[in-house]
This record gives sequence, C-alpha cells and structure tokens, in this order.
Amino acid sequence: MNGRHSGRPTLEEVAVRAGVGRGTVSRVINGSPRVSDRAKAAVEAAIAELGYVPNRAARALAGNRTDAIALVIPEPETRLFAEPYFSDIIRGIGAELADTDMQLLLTLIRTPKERARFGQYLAAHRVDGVLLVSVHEDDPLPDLLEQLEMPAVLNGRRSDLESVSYVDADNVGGARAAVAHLIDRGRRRVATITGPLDMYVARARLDGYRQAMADAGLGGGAAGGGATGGSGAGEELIAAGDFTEEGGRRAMRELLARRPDVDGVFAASDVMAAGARAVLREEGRRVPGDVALVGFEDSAIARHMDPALTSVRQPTEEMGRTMARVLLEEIAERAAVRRHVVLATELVQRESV
Amino acid sequence: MNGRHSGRPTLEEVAVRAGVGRGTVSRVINGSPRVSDRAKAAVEAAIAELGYVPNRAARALAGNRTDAIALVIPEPETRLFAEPYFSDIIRGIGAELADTDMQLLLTLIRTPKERARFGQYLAAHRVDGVLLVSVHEDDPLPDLLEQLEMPAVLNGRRSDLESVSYVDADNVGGARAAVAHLIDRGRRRVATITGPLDMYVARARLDGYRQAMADAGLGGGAAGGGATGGSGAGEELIAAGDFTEEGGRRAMRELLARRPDVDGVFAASDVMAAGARAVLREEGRRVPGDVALVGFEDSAIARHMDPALTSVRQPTEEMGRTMARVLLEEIAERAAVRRHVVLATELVQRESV
DNA sequence: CTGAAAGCGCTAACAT
DNA sequence: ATGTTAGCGCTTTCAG
Repeated sequence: MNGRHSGRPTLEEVAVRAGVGRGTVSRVINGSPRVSDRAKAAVEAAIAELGYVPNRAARALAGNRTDAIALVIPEPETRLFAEPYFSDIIRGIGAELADTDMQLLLTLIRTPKERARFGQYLAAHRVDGVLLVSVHEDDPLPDLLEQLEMPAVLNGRRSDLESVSYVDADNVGGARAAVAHLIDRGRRRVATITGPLDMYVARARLDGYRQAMADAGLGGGAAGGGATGGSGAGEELIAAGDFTEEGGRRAMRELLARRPDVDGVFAASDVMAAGARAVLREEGRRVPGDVALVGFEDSAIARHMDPALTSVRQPTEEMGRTMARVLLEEIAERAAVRRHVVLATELVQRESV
Repeated sequence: MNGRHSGRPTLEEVAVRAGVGRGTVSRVINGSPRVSDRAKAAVEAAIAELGYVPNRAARALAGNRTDAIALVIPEPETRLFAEPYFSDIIRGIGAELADTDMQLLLTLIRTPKERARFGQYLAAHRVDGVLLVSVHEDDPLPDLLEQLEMPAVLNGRRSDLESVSYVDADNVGGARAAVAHLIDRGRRRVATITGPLDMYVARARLDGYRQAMADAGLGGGAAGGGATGGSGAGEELIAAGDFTEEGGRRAMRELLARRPDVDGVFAASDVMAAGARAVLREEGRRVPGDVALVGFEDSAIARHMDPALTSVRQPTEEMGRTMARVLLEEIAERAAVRRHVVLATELVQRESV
C-alpha cells in the first residue's frame, strides 16, 4: 500500500539522510533561523546529494499559498495598445520574479464569461496575488480583488482616486513636456489627438496637453490644474481617437477640417501619430516641416516612424519590475497597504522637431 | 486541532450535502462514467449550492499532475523576432487553453544559470508539459525535455530531423512564393537577405529562395531539392542578416556593393526588409520602382511599412493554437507520440509589386 | 455503482 | 533547537 514513489526524493528522505526530523528539514528549506548550524549543514548536504527539490503542490496545500501570481490581460487591450508595451511589462515582471520562486501565471480574459469565472479562479486560492494591466474605468476586477482582499497591483489606474495599488507612468507630465516642446519650437496651433476618454491614461494625457497650452497662454481649454473638464475655443484643437491607427487618421482629418492651419500635433499614442502622419502626407503637408508631431510611445512602431518624430518614452520595463516588486511586498505583509507609484516619462527628441 | 477552515467549501462538505461519499463526488468532478445519474445530480446540485471549486494544490498533490503547462521564452529571442509574433502565439495558446482548466505558466529564461535551473524546475513536476519558442539549433532544452519524457511542443524546429513535436510555418514554401512573385513581376536580379543561418527558419527561407531561383533558371545557387549547401555565381546575391533592422541595412549595403543592378530583394524578415528599404532610399533607389522588396512577416511593423511592399504572412495565432492542441494531446496520451505540423503561409500582396 | 481508507509531500503547532 | 504529530483537500485503490 505504499511506495508508489514518483521517483523524486521527498523531504522525508532528506530528513533520514541528514539524520534529523522532517521539521528541521522544512525549517532549513524555509530559511528559519531556529536551526543549529550543524543540522543546517547536514540537511543542505543531504539536499544536494539527493538532488531534492520541494514539491510545490504539497507546499501549496499545506501552506495555504501557491507561490504564484497571475498576470491578467484583458484580451481586447492586447490589440489596442500595441504589443511591445506588454512585452516590456512582462519582461520587467519576469526580471523581478527571477530571484523569487514565484511563478507567473498568464491569464487572458477575453469574454465576459471568462471575466465572471475569474472570481472563482481567485476564490480557489489559485494565486497569491494579481497583476492587472490596461484597466478601464468601469472595470469591476479591481473592486473584486479588493473585496477578496487579494493582493493586487494595477498597471495604470481607473481614476485619480484609485484605491487599489498601482504603478503608472507620469502621463500628465509626459504630455505636458511633449506639448511644451512643440511650443518651444515655435508651434502655436498645437492640436491633440486623444485616446478613448473613458480611460484614465487618455484623460491624463489630455490634461497634460491642456496644462502645457495654458502655461503658454495658448487656448487649449480651461485647464491648468488638472481638471479634465473645460471647454472653450481651444476645444476645436482636440480630437478624440481610440489608440488605433485608423482612429488617428480620422482624428487628424477632423483636425485638418476644423483648423487647416494646425502646425503641431500631440497624439496620445504613437500608433495614432502614425495614422495622423499618413493623413498629413496624403494631404500634402510636410512632417515635421508644416506640422510637427509628437506621440506617446506605447508601441514598437515608434522606432520605425519618421526619424524626425520626437516622442514621449515610458519606462515600460521598469513599470513591470515595479509592479512585481510592489505586489511581492503586498503579499509579504499580510496587511493591505496600498501603494501608488508614478514613474517619470522621458521626452526623446529624434531630430530637429 | 481542527477546523481552521480557509473558508472555501471542500469536497468533503459537498459529499455531506449531497449525501454521498467523497469518492463519488470526486468521480463526478472528474467526469467518471461510473456514477449513477441520481448521485451525479445530487452532487452537482450540492456543488452549485455551495459554490464549490476544487483546490488545485490538493488535486495536484494527490493526482501527481499540475494541470499547468509552461511557455518557455528565451529572453534574447523576445527582442529579436519583434514581439507581435509572440503576442500572436500567446493569443493562440490562450484561446486553445480557454476551454481547458489548464494554466499557462510564463517562463522567461534569460541566463545560462536559469537555463540550468530549468531542469530542476521540470523535475519538480511543476508542469505537465512545455511549449518552447524560438529554438536555436544548439538548444539543449528540447533534448532535456525528451530525456525527461516531458510532453513538449516546439515552435519551429532545430533541423529537418527534429525529434521533438513541433509546429512550424511553411518557411520554404513562403520564401519560394515570395521570390517567385518577384520573378513573375519581371525582376531578374533577385537577392536575398537571410537570417542567422544557425537557425533552421533562416535556412529554410534561404532554401525557398534558392528553389524559386532555380525554378526560374536564375542562378540562385545549387539548390532545388532543399539542400542548404550550394554555392556558385548566385552566391553574391545572398547576404547574411540577423533578423535585426541594422542587420538588414548592413546586408543591403553589401548587396548593393556587390550587385548594383539588383532589382528585387527577398528579406527573411520584415524587420530586415525595413532596414533594407531605408538603405535603398538613402542610396536613391526607388522602392519598389527600382528595387522590389518582399519580407517575411514576423513583426507588426509590416503593417507600417511601405504599402507597396508585399510580404509573406504566417498563421501566427493559428500556430499558437496548434501548439497548445498538440501539447494537450501529448499530455493526454501518456505515450510519446511526436507530431510534426507545418502550417501554410500566405503571400500578401500589398500593391503593384 | 459507491463508501471507506490510505496516502500524495509538506507546513505548522506542539511538545520536548 | 528539534523530533513528533496532525492535518491541508483531493485521487485512488479496495471492498463491498
């Protein structure tokens, strides 16, 4: 009735080999300080000799934890935000997790049904924490996570009042710098192509645009303090996009129709900037000669865009790293301490403008 | 000594509620046919009422499996092959796994040390199977996997003699179609920019080039049957790249130096095609007027390249799907049946050339 | 067809 | 400091 060993040595065998009890072996493995050096050495030797590797499942079962975290990616977003952004995030997360024995579970959520099932998923204690990217304002997942008291970190935030821990780029600052740059270069009729305004990131970038315009005394709207509201004459310099190239095209056409004299455009994403540039060229405008473009670097295509195109770079990989670090901390302390991290962006000037 | 319930209902509770034994509940959950309809109904009702979700750790421990597979990505490759390729693969894998309760573990391997640790990782039975992308010819991982009798599926293959299961795109066919296309359009001095020839995928694409050249009676080398060997006058139309844009530039310059009269180029990746195009333009050649370009679509930038640029499209997402499907099959049958799947590519003609 | 019982390998509380 | 013991929740014989 015994002995259908799966081949691999168990903690028990290590204990025997080392001439100690199982408890001691467990303590050594988990780095408990309450072990004599002698015992510790013996155990470590036995582990090495036997090639012992702890069984995760057993550990998870007994310890009521999984040593795994989930990276949740809503499927639609994966397309929108151009993939390299995620790649970098993932790279960062991976880098941070490398020293840990924490596993990274990839969880793609594509349907509302799967979204619903996610609750169960978490409930089943299948992960110690959750990393969430591309959260929309009305995303119920963060609240669910909070209810379940599940450690979680968002990439970005739903609003200024985000309660769940998050790591975000300084979108306002980045946008502001981008627009200020255009203005510094002598552009006066600077327009912006926004992202979908139900996303905080899009609103933040629009805010940055407004602030920069206001700072320069140009009529970019009512802002200056950070409020997204505000309307006025400058509104005709604002066109809504949706972070897609086609959206960028549409918005650029709209802008051109409303203000043929536009001489600078800040697009809230490089993909939209690419679309805008295409339209500008079709319309016979020189870029950046007639119209200068600055985009937010969300995607790899930035590297393949017009070399003269300046853009706002986000510390994407660093964000991934930070997300993981924050999550690990949150898991370590059982307390629900929320952390809000905003990382600086950088204006990468490609050429003349 | 008991009762520090974690809150969630257990199989035992379901059994009590349904008025059956634990064994029966387990059978129902695992879809065993050896259960009466009555018992099954009772158990299902109890499960629904209690909101029972099986505990994966317990299951893994008792069943000696994990219901998880690992997607292994060598870090360096992640950069090379431009990320969208992976994104699509992952999307496909995710889609296929959605109906399963199989988990996807993301495993980034960046250092030789981590590569070494991977053996332990597997040994600890932490996954039921492995998905491997971007395998180099000298990659030891596939062999390790085979030794361990671990179900595994590669994306691509190390050579024509690959022993491990794989899912690959028809690189030879794609390259051949691309070059044939150029020749059909009247190009006669068609060159190729290859990938690193220590990768099968690069050799396969070169083979395709050679075959098409030979078919047309143009001196593309000695080939025709698939051998990569072969030299001759046509060799000067072949330049080695490394799948990077800069590599594409270098190769293009080389080509131009050797054969200023080149009128068509098949680049083994779109990233290199982009580099080649940049050089061509710098040199004052019109693309595709003077020199027509066809690239293999590995990356998203294809979408942003010259609209006149025709390219070879791979069924990337489908490949991911297939990989997952094949792996699941391999896991299901305990036997080590190797499957080799080659999916067709498609020539996407953008415009005139 | 279905209970009962024996673990899977580990952690953690309890005695020493 | 360390051995012992009792489970964690599930799968799987083994008897009926």
